[in-house]
Amino acid sequence: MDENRYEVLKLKNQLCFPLYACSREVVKRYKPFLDKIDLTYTQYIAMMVLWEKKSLNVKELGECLYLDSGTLSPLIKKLEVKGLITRKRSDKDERNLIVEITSEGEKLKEQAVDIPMQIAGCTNLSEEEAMLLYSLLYKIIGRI
Amino acid sequence: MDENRYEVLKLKNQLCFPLYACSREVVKRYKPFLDKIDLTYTQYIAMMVLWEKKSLNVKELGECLYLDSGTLSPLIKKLEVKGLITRKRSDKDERNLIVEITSEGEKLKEQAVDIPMQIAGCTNLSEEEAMLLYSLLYKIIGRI
DNA sequence: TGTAATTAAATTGTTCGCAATTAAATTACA
DNA sequence: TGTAATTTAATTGCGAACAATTTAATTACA
Repeated sequence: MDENRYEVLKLKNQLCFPLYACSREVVKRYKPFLDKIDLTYTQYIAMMVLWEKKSLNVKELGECLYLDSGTLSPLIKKLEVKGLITRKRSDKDERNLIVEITSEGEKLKEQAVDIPMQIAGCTNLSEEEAMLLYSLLYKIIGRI
Repeated sequence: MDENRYEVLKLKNQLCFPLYACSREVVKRYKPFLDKIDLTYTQYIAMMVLWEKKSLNVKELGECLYLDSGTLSPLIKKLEVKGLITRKRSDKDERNLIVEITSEGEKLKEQAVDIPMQIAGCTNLSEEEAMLLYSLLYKIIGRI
């Protein structure tokens, strides 16, 4: 009677699964708001970094977002096509591609500023629970 | 001086971002283990449901995983090619595709049973913290 | 100095993830 | 009963994610 061996393989006993499911569900919640400013979620978080930092290279952006050039290279090109950023090689080290926000990109910030508040109601967590969740997530990320 | 308006747009003030980043990082942790049994993470959680339920249709599988047929249809075909499941239309209602585990699929369970324990050390959370995280995540998922 | 090692970004190829549409089967109900 | 509405999967198209490889530039160091 050691069928209990398999209990660990049940979805309900997994921690990773709700993490994966929850992440996708919350990102989906952003969609109607992001559609209005013609950004995907990944483009949005990339713009968040650029709204704050104005200019950085692909590697630095990747460190902020935990994404590599395989994901970022095509994404950055799409942001350039939209006119939100510029791409140019560094003079000091031509291996580096400098991504810089444009005035058009800066303007988008104004349209995006209300999104966090509109999204806030999407979770039914209290302020304390949200802060707790935040710190637990960063505790895991920090170790990885 | 209301530059504080933009504080909400900083990555560090987002709850969704660490959720998104953490999910991807943890899934990445599964990769070396899942490579050994030739499954992707999504295929793995689909197999988890099948190890438990033996047989269900696409809709039911989708409800378990919060995924739709757009994601599942091609994934199920790949599992069939691997010989882990069979696909057949229901006699009662031909709209339903019944996905059923094969003996080959059952055998894989034996190889997978150690993965959860091997992964367990991937987070540096205590048992209490893990349970807390689990319940916070399901609280969000439940509402959505 | 010249070659080897390293670094940064881009590219390639595969698998999601999902919105929107399509096709086929079933159900509702006028 | 016959048509409309609904339901279920599959398909289409696009944008991530990511491993692995490639290309080009820079750095290390023999």
